[in-house]
Amino acid sequence: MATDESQTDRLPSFDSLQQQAFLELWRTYDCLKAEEELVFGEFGISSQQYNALRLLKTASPSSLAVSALGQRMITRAPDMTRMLDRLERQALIARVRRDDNRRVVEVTITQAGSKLLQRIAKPIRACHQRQLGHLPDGQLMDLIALLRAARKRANSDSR
Amino acid sequence: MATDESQTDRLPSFDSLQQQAFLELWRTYDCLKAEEELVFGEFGISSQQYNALRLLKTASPSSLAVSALGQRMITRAPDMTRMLDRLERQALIARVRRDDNRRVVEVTITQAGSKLLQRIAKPIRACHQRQLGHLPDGQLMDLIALLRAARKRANSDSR
DNA sequence: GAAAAACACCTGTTTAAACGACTATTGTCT
DNA sequence: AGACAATAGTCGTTTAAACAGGTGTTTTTC
Repeated sequence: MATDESQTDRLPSFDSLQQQAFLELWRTYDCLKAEEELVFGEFGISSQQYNALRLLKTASPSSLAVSALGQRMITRAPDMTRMLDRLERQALIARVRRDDNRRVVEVTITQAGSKLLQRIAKPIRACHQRQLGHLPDGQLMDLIALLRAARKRANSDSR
Repeated sequence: MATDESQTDRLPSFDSLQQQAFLELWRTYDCLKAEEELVFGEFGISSQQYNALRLLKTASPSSLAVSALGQRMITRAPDMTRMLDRLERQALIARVRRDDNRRVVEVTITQAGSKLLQRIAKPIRACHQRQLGHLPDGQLMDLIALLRAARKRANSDSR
């Protein structure tokens, strides 16, 4: 209510500051993601899969139930099964049905998976360095803080 | 080289500030995008298609060649043809092959397309207001500025 | 002015995402 | 104990994304 959208002076496409912020967010994310996926592509996985492997790595040597893994994912995946299928086919993860509750399937990262993460680590950090290295640390921290603040009550669940 | 990754003390997942910033960017974008797509879904289009319609609307009453439209898109679409097929099937756009150069196809937004944009405008602005309305204008402008700066030399083409 | 290159878009095919329905297992209620 | 509901994953099908190759048109080159 505070903003008045009736005045569209020189900004041709956006009407509200919020909308403009979202568009910039989209553009920036897309820009960075594109180059990141190029790196992941060389290693035969997607950013989504990398995210899952990373979560499994931090849980390691413990395992994670499929549902627990799904909840921790950044982008909610409505089809964990087939995503894990692909990782399993590459022998990057292993699935074991739990005995005391035969409904849940525990997922662990394999040695091959850990090795892949290690090999990816340097190129992906280099990628982020290329992309964001020109920003001073202070601005990066500001950006991080603002992004967190933006998400604060964007949704009831802060995922 | 400045950061030493052998010490994994308390930060379980990120190693560099740049990587952390990217993860926050991803999380925030995903969070906001999810709710936005819910709104678009009610109107039978995707955010990508909305973006195309918006670009055609600003070009209107002129038309835009398929390639020109593709270059202006936020997320590069490697398959403009079928995306436009879907919009054409809903009669939201019209395609006309140009006579003086029969290779290019000009795309225009139809009256139905404009009407759809009008109907969407309010709900989508309300959505962004819900999501980012809690941030004061100053912080929003800071965020926008930082996102632009982040993209500045992320890629040679600032798309 | 014909052959070759460049251009703008389209199409075929493989792969993954999305939505829902389905199966198996466990918990709950009477 | 048996019926019912809830939970955890899986599977089927539709739809869209991705990559490569193909078609028609224009420009360039000799």
